[in-house]
Amino acid sequence: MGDFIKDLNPEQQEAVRQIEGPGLIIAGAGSGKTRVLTYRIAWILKQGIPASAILALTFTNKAAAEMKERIAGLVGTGPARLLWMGTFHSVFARILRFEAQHTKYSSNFTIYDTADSRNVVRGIIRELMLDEQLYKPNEVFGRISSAKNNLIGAGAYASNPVAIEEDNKSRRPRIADIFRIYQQRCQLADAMDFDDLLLNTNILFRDNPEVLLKYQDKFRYIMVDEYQDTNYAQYLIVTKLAAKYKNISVVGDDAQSIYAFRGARIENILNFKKDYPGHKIFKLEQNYRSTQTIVNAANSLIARNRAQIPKRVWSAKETGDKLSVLECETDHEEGAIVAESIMEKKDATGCDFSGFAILYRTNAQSRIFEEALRRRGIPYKVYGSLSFYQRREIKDLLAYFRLTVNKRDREALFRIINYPARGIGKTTTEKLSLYSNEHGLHPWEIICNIQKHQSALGINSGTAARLSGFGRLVEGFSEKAPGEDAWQMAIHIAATSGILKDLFDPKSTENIAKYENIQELLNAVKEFTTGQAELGEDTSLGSFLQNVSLLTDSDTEKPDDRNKVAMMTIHAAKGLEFQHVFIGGLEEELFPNRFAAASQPELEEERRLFYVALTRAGSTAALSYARTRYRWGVPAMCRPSRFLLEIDPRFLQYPEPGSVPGQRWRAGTTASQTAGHGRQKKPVHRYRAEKPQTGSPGRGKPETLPGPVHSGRLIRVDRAVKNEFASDNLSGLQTGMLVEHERFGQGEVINLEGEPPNTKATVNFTASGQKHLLLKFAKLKIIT
DNA sequence: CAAAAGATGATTTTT
DNA sequence: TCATCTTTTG
Repeated sequence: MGDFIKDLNPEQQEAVRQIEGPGLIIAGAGSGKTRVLTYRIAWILKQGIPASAILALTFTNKAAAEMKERIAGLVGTGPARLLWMGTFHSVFARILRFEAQHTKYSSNFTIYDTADSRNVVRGIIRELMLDEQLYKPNEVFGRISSAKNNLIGAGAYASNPVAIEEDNKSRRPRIADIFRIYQQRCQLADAMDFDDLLLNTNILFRDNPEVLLKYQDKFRYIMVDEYQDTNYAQYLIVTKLAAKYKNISVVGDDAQSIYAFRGARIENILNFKKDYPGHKIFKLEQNYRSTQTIVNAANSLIARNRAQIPKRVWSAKETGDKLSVLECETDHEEGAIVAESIMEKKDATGCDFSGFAILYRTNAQSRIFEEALRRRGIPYKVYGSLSFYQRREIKDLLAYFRLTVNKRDREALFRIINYPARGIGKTTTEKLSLYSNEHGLHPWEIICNIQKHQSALGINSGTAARLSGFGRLVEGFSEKAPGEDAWQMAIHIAATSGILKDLFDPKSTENIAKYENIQELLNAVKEFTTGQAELGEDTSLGSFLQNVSLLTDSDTEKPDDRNKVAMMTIHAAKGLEFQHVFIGGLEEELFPNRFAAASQPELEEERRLFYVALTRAGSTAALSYARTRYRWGVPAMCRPSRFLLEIDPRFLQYPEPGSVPGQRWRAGTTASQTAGHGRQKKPVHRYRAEKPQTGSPGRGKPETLPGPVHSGRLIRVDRAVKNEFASDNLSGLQTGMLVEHERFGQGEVINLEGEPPNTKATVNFTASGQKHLLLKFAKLKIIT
């Protein structure tokens, strides 16, 4: 170390050097934020302050791990290990476990993920016999979650006028009851959800001033990354911890606040000046990532937002290309044009595929891009769809782990009570659940004393035997657990529970994939165990669980994804950068999203989201939109996004006749583009003009699948390959024709009614009689 | 009890 | 359209 500070520009240096007192570091996009944070920590250590006095909070494990690694590079692994650096949730989970005697939970408490929470809520709604259409579990849980993010517990909620009024308005007055029961249930299960981790930390500090004081004195130097994304619960924890010494530095960019929908408060960063009168402000305004054109375009857009910290982000890089706007007839054409543009750009610049990203507003958009890239043979990787830890088989095995460690974990218990199948059916579990609620007993206790409860439960002796068999199985695990490390236990449980056996039998390709996933989880356990052993730390299964429950997919991303085009939502792209960025679906209702368009703050958040998307780009950005897009299988007309109009037109490049990207897809184009847009008369382009269009253009066509597929999404590919019955072009279908159906076999068309795409056919099948089929769905093959 | 058919519902999601 | 959950069926 030593001279490392010379790598920094003057503003960055100032931000690094100021370690006493409150500091606000406004870090514009691409301004070297992580570097400043890591150097700053190294600098503090260099002043002789012990690593254990530094608390650095991030929002993702990935960010924490990356920073830790970089700091280790500056000051060595020894001191780096002693830093308290991690996500809010992991750091305060750790503290809550340590201070368990001051809470209502044990130090082994389980962490319920969102799916667990939703399940609990759904169960309560059913028990209360409420209408699930009205009390949608997801929405109810959303209410509970956001209340807790604002530090409103169940009791406070019930007497909160605003909450009550909102619930009355939506005719759901019993949400307060659900909330109360939910909290009771969680506590009974010795489980905290994500929000509880923050809520309970606040309660801990509120009710135990001596504990707060201890941590105030411990964490003399506090740093918070992505401060614009903190919610109220996080804000208050940080404020309390920093209250004594006020050595707090927060880093963020109000222009990149995109998580308000999850309770993040952009005000936190806007109000920092008020909260800490003696503060200093550092503005990192030089963008090292993007061309001037991209920075200026992004600036021109974000200038339309009201509440902002004034700053002037600039770039010293080359001017660069204008942002190209890609106009497409359909969403399929959009995919094809983007794929084509990627190839053109790759050929022109020599940049390999990993320099490209396709960003979109919603996950649903990924499919079409995937198809288009696959068709062109372009390798890609979709990020952040279904998380590894959300997969069923993974959750199943983890549930065994969880129950082994915490017998009160009710969600885990009911998840695996009959998996692998052991003859404990729905009736039995319902009886068990009901009985446990009525008598205030844990289901586990009932299982352990099944003879005592058998008659009251109303189950036969066979069922009782199976229940106690399950009980003994798990009991065996938890007796074994203290003497074994996580790896040995994991193997033992996977084998003994029957999960491996259930999945090993290759009934289907799906099972093979699941089996491999289980293997991967076991590998992770192994890695954890050896890692902990090397550090001389806790190798128990419980310790593994505590670590794993706060992990997400992005933390376990494997590096086999080189030289692939990245595809992800804009949210997932935050913090990343790519040479060439394609932003898809720039259409009203989609981006900005229809739910956001009505309210000013939400619209501003959408605009910030677009700002984030743009500023991911290093050299070029392309913005595409389609005039027609399939929404849930139905084509819908789209208008170009207002955001396209909000960017200063000097930075935009609309397609011109000679330079339409992907033009070779557009045979016979006589484009006459009028400047600006919103009123262009587009000539009728036909994507894949050589093929006749059906009533639903581009849909339901058999895909030709070139070669091996690189994506991890095997299931989807399987389906496409299997699907030999993709519907033919049915526009020429007439009564009297012979057709073939995948399941019904051959038959004669005896009637057709309705206009495309909703044509309904009546077919008399030889084998299965008369059926009415919607042509757009039925996979019919014309025979004669 | 498991498999198949039907119903439902669908922004974004660092933990 | 498509994944997930619920109900029906063998």
